Amino acid sequence: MTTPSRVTIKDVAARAGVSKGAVSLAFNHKPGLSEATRDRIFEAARQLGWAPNLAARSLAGRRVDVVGLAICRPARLLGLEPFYMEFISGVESVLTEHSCSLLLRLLRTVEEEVGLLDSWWRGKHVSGSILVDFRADDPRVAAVERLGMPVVAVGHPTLTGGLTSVWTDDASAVTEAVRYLAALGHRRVARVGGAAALGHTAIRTAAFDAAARGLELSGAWQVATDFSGEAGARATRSLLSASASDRPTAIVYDNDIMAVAGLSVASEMGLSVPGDVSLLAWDDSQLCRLTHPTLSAMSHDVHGFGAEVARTLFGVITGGEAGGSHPVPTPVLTPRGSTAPP
Amino acid sequence: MTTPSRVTIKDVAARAGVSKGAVSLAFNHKPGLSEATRDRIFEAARQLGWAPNLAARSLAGRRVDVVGLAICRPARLLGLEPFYMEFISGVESVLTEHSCSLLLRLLRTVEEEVGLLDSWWRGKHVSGSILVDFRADDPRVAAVERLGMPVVAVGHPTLTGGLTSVWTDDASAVTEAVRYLAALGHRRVARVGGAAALGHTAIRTAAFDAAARGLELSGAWQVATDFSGEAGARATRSLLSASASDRPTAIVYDNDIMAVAGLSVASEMGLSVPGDVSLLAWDDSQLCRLTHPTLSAMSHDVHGFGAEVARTLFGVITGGEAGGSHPVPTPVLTPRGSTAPP
DNA sequence: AGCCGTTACTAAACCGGTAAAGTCCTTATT
DNA sequence: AATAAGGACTTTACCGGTTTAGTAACGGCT
Repeated sequence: MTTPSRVTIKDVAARAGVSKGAVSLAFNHKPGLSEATRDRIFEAARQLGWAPNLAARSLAGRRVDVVGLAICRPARLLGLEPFYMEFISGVESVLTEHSCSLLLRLLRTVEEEVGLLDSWWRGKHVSGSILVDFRADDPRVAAVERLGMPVVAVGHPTLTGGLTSVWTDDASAVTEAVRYLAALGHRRVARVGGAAALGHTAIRTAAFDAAARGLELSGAWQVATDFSGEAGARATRSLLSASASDRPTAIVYDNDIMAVAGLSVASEMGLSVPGDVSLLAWDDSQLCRLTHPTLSAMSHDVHGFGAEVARTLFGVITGGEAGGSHPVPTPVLTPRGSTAPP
Repeated sequence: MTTPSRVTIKDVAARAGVSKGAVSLAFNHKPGLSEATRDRIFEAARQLGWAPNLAARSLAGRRVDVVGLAICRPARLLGLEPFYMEFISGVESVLTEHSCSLLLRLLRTVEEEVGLLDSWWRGKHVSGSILVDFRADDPRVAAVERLGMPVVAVGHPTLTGGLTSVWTDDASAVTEAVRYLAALGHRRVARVGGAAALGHTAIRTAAFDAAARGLELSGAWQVATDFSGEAGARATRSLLSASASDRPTAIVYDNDIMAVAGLSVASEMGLSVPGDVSLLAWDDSQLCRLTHPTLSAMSHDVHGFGAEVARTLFGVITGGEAGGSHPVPTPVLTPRGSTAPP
């Protein structure tokens, strides 16, 4: 089996009857070539099936058509979380238009991630990166500023320092959720939150507190979990095991997996949804429409969110304008079958 | 903001008082250096925080620490499918041990994928690739053989030609599923399958046919879908809308999303599960344990599957031994609350 | 002493591109 | 007619490693 002889820029140049430099100019759409020559070069490249070698190109100083995404959460948890895959598919949909690839890496700690970003950037593996899951005083902010690496931070500006950020207004969304439940007549409301270490969880927790106080609810519980269905089930079980007059009549979940788990726990405990307890999910993947009753949810377009992040990143990479704050639409309440007056 | 001065092999060499060549030898663990020099070099590198530049290294002929994965399915569908994210996290868990990254690309057609693999390989972007979702006469087989690119094909050997393959025995699993339902007493069984174009769907379809014939079931339906929850719901609705004496008493689904959708359709139609109809899911993500009743499923360790694929790929890349066939454990039946005698 | 074979290392030639500087040929300007 | 100003390319110097060929020093052997 003969490996096809690697075709290089030199071969293309020879076939088009020009120098390597000319081919380079043509392929980078730079001025200084006549239309005719340009066409001849592209034709030669097409015939030989040539595409520039990334390694060489990046060595020689140009940017690469790769952006990085590092996620640090336990790998097994990611499997189920519909959010990330949908987010990634949104990112990809924009990257694809630019023939750009995504370098994906799952790791355990933020410190590891800082090291990775460093080596990605110094090694010119990526021309920019997407940062997610911010926590308070996140070390990545300083790290990428020191490196001068183009990034887009997914998270509220208060968490992402001077970095360009794309974010959803979690606080407003939580407030809307609580107001809605209160408007239905609920006075005892609980929230099954995500991982406590994450910045957006803290924001939601604070907003929930404020909303509960503002509406003078008689009962307001909050539990932190790890986003897994099991944790959601556990939390729900413990919330609902109080006596009927003490337990919450409505529960808000931080993602839809936990809401689905909660729904199943309610039915396992013989409680009807929404008769005995109302449930409200978050993120609203397809899942919420597949249960019975269907789940009311704070829904937002995660795919579009990912796409917006990718677009913003391209802006930062090419334009270099860092530091902006790009809010995407706040999740809106989509009432379905799992919420009703108590 | 000063970009940190890039430190190169030359700096390390200077600091250790040797030539670049010596540093290269040391870092590639090649013979020809004294212990003392080797230590001095490593110490110098440590002090300067130097790591070899991947681009330069790959240009100069060595392999890259990146493997590719291209998936061609509509991006939006991937979002929900727990399978892929779990698969990817399994792959990552092994890659991470080798400080290797995953280059992910979502695209629309196999033809696009062939082009992508070509440019990945010729441009030395990756040192190997994972191929998924095989169909009959898949053009990728010939393409990667022509390129001489190390790959691992995820799919049955009959689909993947001479490529090294990792696969689950779908036929046996389908047979077991049908046998189990028949043993419970079901005579009218249906299967809501995946995308008809995919090879493994065809294999399952044939196996289901054979099993149904072998067990002389009185009714056996099969429907092809696109793996989405909506499609699963639609298929279920149409299967269950026949009169009680004609409709299937058990339904097997090709993934768990569709099974969850089916469960909700049954309850929407006032049918009890498993009283009126038994449901059997596939893949068995956490989701199956979160519904009520819990879903019986053909379960396999998708995370481990991904890990095995990655391990095999490393074998092909380093060992060069291509062409093997690596079966991973056949999915096993995990009975839960959604299956019972009719 | 003279020769050979190792060992430990250096010098220089790539790898396949990019980018800055240089060359040559037209065309417009004074 | 002499000169300046572009346009269209070519030359050439890198980028940061790997690798091959080459060299100096040293020890063993006849």
